Amino acid sequence: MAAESIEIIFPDAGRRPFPKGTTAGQALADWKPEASRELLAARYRGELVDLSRPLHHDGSLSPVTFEDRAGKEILNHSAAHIVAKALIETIPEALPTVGPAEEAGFHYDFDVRPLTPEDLTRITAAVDRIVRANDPFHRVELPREEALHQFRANPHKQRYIQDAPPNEPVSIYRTGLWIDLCRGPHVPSTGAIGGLRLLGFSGLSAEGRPEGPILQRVRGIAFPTPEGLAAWERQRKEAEARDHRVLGERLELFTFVESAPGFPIWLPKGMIVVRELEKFVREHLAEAGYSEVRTPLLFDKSVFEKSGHWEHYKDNIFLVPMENRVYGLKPMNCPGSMLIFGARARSYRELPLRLAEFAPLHRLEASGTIHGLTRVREFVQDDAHIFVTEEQVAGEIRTLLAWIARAFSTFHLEWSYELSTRPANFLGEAAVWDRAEATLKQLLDDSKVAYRISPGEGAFYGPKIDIFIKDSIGRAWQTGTIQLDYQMPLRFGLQYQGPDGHLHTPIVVHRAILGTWERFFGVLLEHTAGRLPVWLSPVQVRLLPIGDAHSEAARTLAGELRARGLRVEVADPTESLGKRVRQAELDRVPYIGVFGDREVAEGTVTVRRPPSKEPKLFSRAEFVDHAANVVATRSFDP
RNA sequence: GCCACCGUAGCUCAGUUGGCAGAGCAGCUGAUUCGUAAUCAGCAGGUCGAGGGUUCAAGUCCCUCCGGUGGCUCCA
Repeated sequence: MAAESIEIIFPDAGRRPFPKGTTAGQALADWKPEASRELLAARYRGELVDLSRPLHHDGSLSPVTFEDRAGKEILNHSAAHIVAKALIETIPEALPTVGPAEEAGFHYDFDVRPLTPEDLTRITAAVDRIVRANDPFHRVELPREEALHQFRANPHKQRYIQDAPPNEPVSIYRTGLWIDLCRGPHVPSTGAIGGLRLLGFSGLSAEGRPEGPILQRVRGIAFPTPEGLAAWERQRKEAEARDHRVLGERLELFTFVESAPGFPIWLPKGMIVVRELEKFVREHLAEAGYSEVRTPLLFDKSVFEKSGHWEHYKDNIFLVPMENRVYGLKPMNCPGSMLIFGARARSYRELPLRLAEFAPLHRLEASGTIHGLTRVREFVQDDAHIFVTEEQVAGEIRTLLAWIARAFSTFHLEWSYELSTRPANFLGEAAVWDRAEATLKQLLDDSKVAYRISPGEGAFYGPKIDIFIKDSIGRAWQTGTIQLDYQMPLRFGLQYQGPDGHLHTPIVVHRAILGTWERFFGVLLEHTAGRLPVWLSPVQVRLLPIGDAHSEAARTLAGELRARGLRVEVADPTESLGKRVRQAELDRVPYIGVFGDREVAEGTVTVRRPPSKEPKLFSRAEFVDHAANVVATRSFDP
């Protein structure tokens, strides 16, 4: 009897004996019967398993629910399989390939003719049927040969089987009559999906092989309950209302025209924001010992041949043939800074030499990739190149990380880092790379901010730290970057004379912090739903006199506010007060001041500060001081 | 660039099986002088993305191109 019993340890450290062969689901239900409805899978001895997995050994067992990251992935992965079953029912000749969970949701790729919206409607109906049928996911393990035979009609699946580790059996899952190759685990049955929404389909580029098969990807997202799906859909709708492309047009910040695709047009109000961002960054540059430079937009292509851009980036450079030469519109500022450094003899006493440049950059981005302000063909970076000795690298990076923390905190944005290390095609010495990577890693550890390591993703000339911020719905966008470069100074033959009297080659730190005004502002606009901090708002105060009798007093107050540097408008009473308040709200004016008999008599102003609907009464002097102070300190909320 | 879809007034959208291009908001004019998210009336506004084709007749059907959207690839 004792030989046929195993001991299971639960997360609360409780130990219970079970007969050998008890399933994970049974054991967990015995442990906490009230929570068994939420169970999707289990973690057994550290491994994710199906609830139907029989347990044969002593060990730890914990529940996996939708609250866990793993549980979300399992549910979405199972949903992907259901979509595959539904698609095969709709289009029997389709060949399924892979269907993983994504960060939010899932996709499944098919080798199939191009899909149509009607297909999607039919697949959705089939998904509903499959979920209602509540078919269990049965796991079966097969020898490789048998699996290869089972999937003989699908060359993609055959390839996955051949690529799998040769010593392990291959697992397949049966759902009704449908069988799919899968490592698992899965939810117990199709009915565990409470809500599933298909998010569309798209063709995938055949990598490197234009004539190769193009797969069709179906994307979706799944939840254990219909309420979960409904909540997600509400959030998504709200996110769509925050789309910076829509807000930007409505608030008259920027626009686009058909004749200049991917080239933003900054309207007067948007330009105010850009100027404020520049002012913010330039204040820091002055404190931190930078010099600002400006180098040509056009360079003869020989400059890009020297910098390496011609070899690595030619397809993205706009070319301008002139006389008998070919010029390129610069895609980055670095070549110009290299030329400045190399223009005369340099001493170690000049280092670190910090050259900032906010020049318009042009990159010929593929037409299918441009997107609002977040992916454009012309933009301006808060860019700088710092020429340093190897000993100075750590100090410069530390200063940059501190500035990043201050800058992003000012905008109430949370940021994260990604450290990209030596790629396969790296240039230079491995030992130098190792030292540089170790330095960057140590500095990131010290910064106490989350970071990921992206092995092999560094530039060919050096490792880099990229900065990411997330918009309100959790999409990550790369903004800034800090790149160590050992190669470009060599290519330009840059040297400085050291204290030893010898010539040395400097290292260059390429760095942008907010990244580009365009992308940064696009994300900020979505993050704030258009409610920019006061110091960035194109119109900071709008005064609404109740009647013509109050207009003059309002204009006097506007003058007092302008004298303190504030951007103020007076909306005279040609429309009702309610309408003017509404308009000011829609225009995202942070301070809406109402002016009537009472305010004129008492020397006050009633201020509405959205999103609060509670008006606040200020004395006029108080309000002027308050608003001027909020702007001067770049406060976010008040 | 690749796959699919979309393109009607400044914006959001209607427009039946091919048969006289519409509404709301915004704009302009006039009236209204108002206490916190839409006062009333009138007027004006269009080469239906562009070009070609089918047809007695095309916003509607077909082709090509341009632009946009969602993905893919790439990227700040």
